[in-house]
Amino acid sequence: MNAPIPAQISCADCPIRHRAVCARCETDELETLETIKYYRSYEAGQSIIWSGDVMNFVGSVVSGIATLTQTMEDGRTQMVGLLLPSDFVGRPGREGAAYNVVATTDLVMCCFRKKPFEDMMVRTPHIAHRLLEMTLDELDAAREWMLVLGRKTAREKIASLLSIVARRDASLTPKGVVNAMTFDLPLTREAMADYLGLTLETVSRQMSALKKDGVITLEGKRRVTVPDMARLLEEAGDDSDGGFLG
Amino acid sequence: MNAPIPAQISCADCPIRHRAVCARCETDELETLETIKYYRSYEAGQSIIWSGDVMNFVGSVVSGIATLTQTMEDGRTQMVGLLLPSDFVGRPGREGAAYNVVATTDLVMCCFRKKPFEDMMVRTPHIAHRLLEMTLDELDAAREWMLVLGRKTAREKIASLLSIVARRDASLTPKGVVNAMTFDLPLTREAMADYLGLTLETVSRQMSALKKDGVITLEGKRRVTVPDMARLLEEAGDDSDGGFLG
DNA sequence: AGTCCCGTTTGATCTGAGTCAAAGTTTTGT
DNA sequence: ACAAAACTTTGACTCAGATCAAACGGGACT
Repeated sequence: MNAPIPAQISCADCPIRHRAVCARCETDELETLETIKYYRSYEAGQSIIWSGDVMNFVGSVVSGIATLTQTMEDGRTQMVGLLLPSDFVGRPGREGAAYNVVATTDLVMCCFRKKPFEDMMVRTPHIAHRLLEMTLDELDAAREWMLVLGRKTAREKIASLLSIVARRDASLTPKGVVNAMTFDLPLTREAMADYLGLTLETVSRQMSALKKDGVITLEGKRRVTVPDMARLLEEAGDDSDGGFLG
Repeated sequence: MNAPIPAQISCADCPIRHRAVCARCETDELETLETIKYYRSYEAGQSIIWSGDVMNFVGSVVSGIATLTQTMEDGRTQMVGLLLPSDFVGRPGREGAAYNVVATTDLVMCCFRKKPFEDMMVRTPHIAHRLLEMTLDELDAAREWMLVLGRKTAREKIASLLSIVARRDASLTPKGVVNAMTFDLPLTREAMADYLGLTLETVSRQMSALKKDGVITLEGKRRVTVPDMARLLEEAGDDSDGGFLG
């Protein structure tokens, strides 16, 4: 039921320690964190948390990809977040989960039992502070996505999603300013549709259109090459540089 | 240029003190807050902050209503937040503003110069903790709104907006569980459209349809009566009670 | 009282994305 | 290697909401 945990995981891989919560702290609280942390792995497609469940841990993604979704009774679903390595999961101070969390690829999470983590938050302001910063980032991302969902055309939505995945991918393997890049789309057409508020048919059509127009090229269904990032950002209706430049 | 500040404002009215940040603290830091706080008022239609501006204050709404919006170069705009009395504005630890903030009615804000506020945050964990809680609430609200924007029909969107305004209104003047209620819509049809990712014509048509079907009644254009709140929530496609019950 | 302005309503038509359906492609399992 | 399952593409048609356009109402100011 629980997928095997890769042997090569070590403390150095733990994004909680190195990126998410403790980016700036050096000492004691890290030792405490080590004592309450554990790893957990999931297989592609496996549900991690159901909306409304009591959540007894917080944590962050070590490897793989998970999605946050909300669902209506009649089955309409909207993805409200995409969790990539180093992203944080959990709501310190909250009882239940507000969304479904599903692993879309094989996934390893670094978890902390919630109560001890909250206790530590109270004692170590750095962690609370860092968590606030991360939550503000998520809020910005959610609000940026509201513009995408409310006002962009299907083609602009696809371009926006591609540029976000590209940005995240670039930041994980930094190599300076880039014009062209290749990455793997970690989502099925259906998951893309759920993220963008479209149907999977429309996603497929727009992907084909972007390919025909030379904005992207595809190897197989998932591997995407963007020959000209500025062009993609323009297609996304986004005049900002999307974090690629400056 | 700056609208006059109502004479009756007093510390007791300050939502920062009483609701937003210090709901649970009783002593010293309140005194400190008093020394760095000031009031500022705006007229209906006045812009409070432009996206990208350097923001040198944080604060919260005392009275009136403001909106957070994002705009594309071609003028398409999406409202990403509605600020009602007691809501917090600002991004501790961030330089610039990410959105436009506009007063849609005459408005009074309780402000704190940003640097001293941040210094105090470092010293008083209560405030950082409370701010994290508030930010998590905003994140939940933003993500709930993503479902509205991405997956709901025009009629469901209108019903969702009405139920949110009704809920907020009810929580400001608490009187227990209610089935029927009347409130003022603080938004023009255009602002509603910007919130919902619709055009103002569609908003108007759906308001008329909801009226014809007896879901709401209108006095003038703005005063709305909901005879049966459960019916409205059902129209919103929301099986949760929206905070009205339980 | 009149008229100007702003927000709103209503009507007619158009269109982008949804729906329904079928065929093609990749992955998985035996 | 083959068959089954899962995912993707493409086509034909439909429809919810956008667009374009005109008229309506109510307050503010002569």
